[in-house]
Amino acid sequence: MPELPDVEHHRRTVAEHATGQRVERVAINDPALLEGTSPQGLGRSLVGRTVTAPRRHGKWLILEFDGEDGPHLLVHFRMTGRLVWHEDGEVAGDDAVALHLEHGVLAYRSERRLGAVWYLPPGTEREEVTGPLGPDAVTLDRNGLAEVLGDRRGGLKSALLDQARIAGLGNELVDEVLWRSRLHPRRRAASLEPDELDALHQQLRIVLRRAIRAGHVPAGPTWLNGQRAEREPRCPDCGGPLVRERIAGRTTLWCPTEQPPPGVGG
DNA sequence: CCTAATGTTTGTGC
DNA sequence: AGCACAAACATTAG
Repeated sequence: MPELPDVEHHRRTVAEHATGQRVERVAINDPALLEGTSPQGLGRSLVGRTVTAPRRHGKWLILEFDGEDGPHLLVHFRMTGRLVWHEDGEVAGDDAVALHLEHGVLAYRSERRLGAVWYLPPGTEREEVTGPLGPDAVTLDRNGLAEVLGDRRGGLKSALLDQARIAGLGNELVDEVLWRSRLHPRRRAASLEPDELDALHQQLRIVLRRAIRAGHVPAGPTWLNGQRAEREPRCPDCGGPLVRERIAGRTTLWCPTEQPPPGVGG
């Protein structure tokens, strides 16, 4: 579930509750979810430091600490990760990594244990952990989008999911944006006409803005995403049945009426 | 029992 | 090299 809007929600949680507070101690319940250092090493690096303004790039949350060359924590949520703020200072058993601060506890959980918290030593490049990341989807302008898709030979959906090209879009966001842009996910990425690029960029902005406001990709009656869990999903727009098939390795929903499949050549 | 699930990595093959 | 696909990762829900 966590895509860009969910990570942005977690970033705001940190900004509202944790920024400006000193780390008093760290508690590691699940060492497997702490990468790049040991529990003891994390304590040595962070205790006494103050949490500064959190940043986000794509689906990565970047926690920073004060000091000349303060260390960073890089947080990825994968399928089921999330951050929890404990005002009362109590941690739960499923809090894998917890930072005890002056007025509460910031805890990372990952139910299916796919995500993790990476310790990034001072002076280390972020890309060594995150791999190459394209521009954040929020900051991508229309020409940037054209650039990212233009030299791609493959399908539109797989291009939009490629974090090295555009950082932050996941399965739900991409299906939603393609549906609203009336573009079929199997279109060749480089085959879009200027007006199609305009529509894609405009819908991307609208969907991102609304999803960030909600803290997740909405699943209301006017959202394609609301049909994802339905046994017989229907197009919220035309009422016809949606197609559910595997595209770019992911379960994909699309409307056969509003998103015509590409013809020969893309 | 089996299958599928949000994301990413890795291996394989065209 | 670029891209697609499958499997793997760990766990739960159906």
